Amino acid sequence: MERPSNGSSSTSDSDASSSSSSDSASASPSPAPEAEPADAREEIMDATYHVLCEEGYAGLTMRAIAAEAGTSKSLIHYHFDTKEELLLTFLERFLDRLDEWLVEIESETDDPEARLLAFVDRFVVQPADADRQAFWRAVLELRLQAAHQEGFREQLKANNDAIRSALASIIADGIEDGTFREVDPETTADLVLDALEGARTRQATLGPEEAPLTAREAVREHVLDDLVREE
Amino acid sequence: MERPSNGSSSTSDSDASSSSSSDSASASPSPAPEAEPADAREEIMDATYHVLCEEGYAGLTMRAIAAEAGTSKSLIHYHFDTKEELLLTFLERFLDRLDEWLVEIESETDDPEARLLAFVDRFVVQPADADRQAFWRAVLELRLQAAHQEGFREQLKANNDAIRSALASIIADGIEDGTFREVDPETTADLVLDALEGARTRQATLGPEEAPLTAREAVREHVLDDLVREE
Amino acid sequence: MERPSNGSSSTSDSDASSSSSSDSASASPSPAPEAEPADAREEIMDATYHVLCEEGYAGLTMRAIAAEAGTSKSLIHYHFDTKEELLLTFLERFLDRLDEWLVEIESETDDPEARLLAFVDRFVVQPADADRQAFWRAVLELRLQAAHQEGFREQLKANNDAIRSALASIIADGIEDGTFREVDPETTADLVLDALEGARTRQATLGPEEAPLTAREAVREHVLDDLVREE
Amino acid sequence: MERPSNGSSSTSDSDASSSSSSDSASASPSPAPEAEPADAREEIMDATYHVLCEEGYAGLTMRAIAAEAGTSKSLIHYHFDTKEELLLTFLERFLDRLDEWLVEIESETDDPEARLLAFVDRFVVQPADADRQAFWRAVLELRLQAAHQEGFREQLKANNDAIRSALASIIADGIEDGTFREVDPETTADLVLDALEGARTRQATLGPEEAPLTAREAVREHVLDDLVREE
DNA sequence: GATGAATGAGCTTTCATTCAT
DNA sequence: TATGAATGAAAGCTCATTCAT
Repeated sequence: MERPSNGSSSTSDSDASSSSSSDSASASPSPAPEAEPADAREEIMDATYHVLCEEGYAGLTMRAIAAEAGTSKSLIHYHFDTKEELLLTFLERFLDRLDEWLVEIESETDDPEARLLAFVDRFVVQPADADRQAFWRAVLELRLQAAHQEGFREQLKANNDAIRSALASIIADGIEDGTFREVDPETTADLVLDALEGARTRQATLGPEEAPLTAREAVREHVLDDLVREE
Repeated sequence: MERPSNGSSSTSDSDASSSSSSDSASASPSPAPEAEPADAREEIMDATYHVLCEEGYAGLTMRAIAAEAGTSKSLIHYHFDTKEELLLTFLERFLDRLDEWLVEIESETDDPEARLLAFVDRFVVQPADADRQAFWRAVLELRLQAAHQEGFREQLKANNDAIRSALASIIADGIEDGTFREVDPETTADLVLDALEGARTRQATLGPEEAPLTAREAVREHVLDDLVREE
Repeated sequence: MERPSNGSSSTSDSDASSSSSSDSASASPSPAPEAEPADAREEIMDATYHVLCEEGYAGLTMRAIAAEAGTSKSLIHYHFDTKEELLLTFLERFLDRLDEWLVEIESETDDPEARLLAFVDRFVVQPADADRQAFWRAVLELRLQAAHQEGFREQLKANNDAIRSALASIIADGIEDGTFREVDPETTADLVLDALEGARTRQATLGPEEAPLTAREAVREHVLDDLVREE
Repeated sequence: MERPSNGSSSTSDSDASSSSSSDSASASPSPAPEAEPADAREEIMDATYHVLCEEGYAGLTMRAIAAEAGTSKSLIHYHFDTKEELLLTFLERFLDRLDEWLVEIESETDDPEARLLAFVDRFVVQPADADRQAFWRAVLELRLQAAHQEGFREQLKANNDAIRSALASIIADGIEDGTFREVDPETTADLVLDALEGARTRQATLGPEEAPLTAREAVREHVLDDLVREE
């Protein structure tokens, strides 16, 4: 076989300390935060990430990626048969990071209220963090494109379901232990997720303003407070 | 299909001068519902709308627009110097329609609760309405692009502010007349708008499912019920 | 409509005198012997012909054709959507020329024997005529490619049938008027055509040598003499 | 299918050393009928043959050959510096097989008439034998390309001369022993060879039809019958 | 106003080839 | 021998745009 297979790297990511930046834990779900060249595929993913942030989806050409990665277009095609395959792989990795987030949140605290807020904080971008903003916008563009492709929608859907379930069970846990009043966990989860997505979109289209912060406040005020109120 | 592609809508359109005709109430915010060609610019806007719905943003080429409009690319360039200008104009018109909606909502009822729900209904797309879904997705792509362009962001922001103000004042009215409990109208408005935007995004990326409907329910349950509750 | 339709030029080709070269009558069936630019499509056909002769099928790239025609690749794609369409059009014209040849031969003489020889002379290339040799080789390559394309084979077949019928009826005429002895006209026609094709192939692969001339002699000796012999 | 793609032909191949095994008599002139890999070059030749048959000349890429051979492109380049060299080597082998055929024919019978027919049968492809048809077409494309290369023409010419001589001396033998009437053996040989080549070309461009069979009949009727007739 | 013709930049992709191991 | 990784050149094609009429 001449071209490397798609095998998922089995190396653990727990030794994040080797990453030179301490923020990697709660940082952006960029698929490639490694510093050293590691392997070519990784470098290409890296470059894809950077181009996506800096030029947007429209500027995400093979040429730009190759230039950013410091290689040739041909090499990219050597590792990823088509651009589509490249983008799908990229998106896959991104979604995988999101999954990892869910685990992290659950391992941080047991308090449902704290968990819910932690959840919100993860999916909201600080106004100052221009990079991560650009990334979320780019990923949104990417998802919009990917949605056209039959077969990738399922992946998006599966990922969305995973996130939703995670949030819903946080809420369900809160209900069970009496912290929250009785609501439909899934409906509430949808509301929160939609609000966060909407806030990010607002930020992507209107600028870095405080959009997601107000979203956080709104969720706290209207959802959290509502959940914990005495009926 | 929402708008006959060949003009000649069966209902009388002779009173086209009064652009705020009541039939537009539940219609899509398409920028070009006129029946007779009016002028060329209008026809081009029309074609843009159709191509956007049918082919998505990626398929929105000058060639496609010209073909749909039944004219030549040259003529489009005669009316709009660049593609950018064309799209910006198109987006402008779209935003203007949204403004008109706001007026309509306010003239329909005085009850704050009803107004708020009417608001939500406008900005939510029925699962069955494939055309309008495609349109919202396309407009989202469009806004994402436009956001790159310094100077257009202000317009998007102004429009967003207008919508937000409208919703906020509906809420403020409700507070004033005692229907709603005391909350910050703007924060609440943001939450609602974000939730709707997020729901539409979910729909655009995951499929026509019931996304926006659950959003509606969630808003009703968590926001409205919360607003009207006895403290 | 933006792109010119495929309409066959209705202008007569009988005024070949305006062509500056007198050999155009029995010359190569090149699809574009016109001197003045005429129309762009024609110029492209012209360039295709020249590139094909000079570089062979392998060198027949859009770039080369554009360079030869002194235009841009884009323009070629403006007139012919794909390279395939271009080549097919080119081949079509070539086949049309062959058809015209058949008519010409029939109008030149009534004598079956002379006709048969005229026929052979048309489809044989003089060793000195390097251009026409290159062309026949190129056309052979072209036909080999076109044969892969379902739907074009029919055209090749139709053309082959036309030529075969023409030759067969020359022979049949000869039989009828007693010039030739009784043979199956179609079998004989096939033999002659195959021999000519084979000779051209020999020339194309082995060099300009006298291949087709010996073929002519062989046909005369083994076919013609055989046909006119007293049984 | 003519040659098992996975080696292990059911008949014993142990005497592979005597490459002129009699089973090759009616086989295709494929340059690589050996069963066990022998050496790498052989396997590459083998793969070339298969790709050529299945994909045609246009699909004969180094990648395809490597894939078919189950090795890497690099290895092919190790054995053959350039693609050109590879193809030329391949063509050489093919021509060598043709030479072997000539010997075989001569050893089969002494009767000039039978020999001539055997000759024709070898160089004609049965309509049902799709594989060998594809191969002949591919070889024709190959020869057309090779002809461009100064220095290889000589090889083609030498081979052609060998075949022609063989056929001519069959005819000459026939004349000598009184079976055939007095003709110029070389001219007659050319006619027969051209007719066969032409028929194969017709088959390659127009389809598997009965082209070569009619060619056989025509040769028998117009050449053989003519040769043996009483003057 | 309106058109067809023409262009140049750039796109994704493929190919034969090379090089370090 | 044998390979995977990498490359530069070139391929066909699309796009927004311009220009003469």
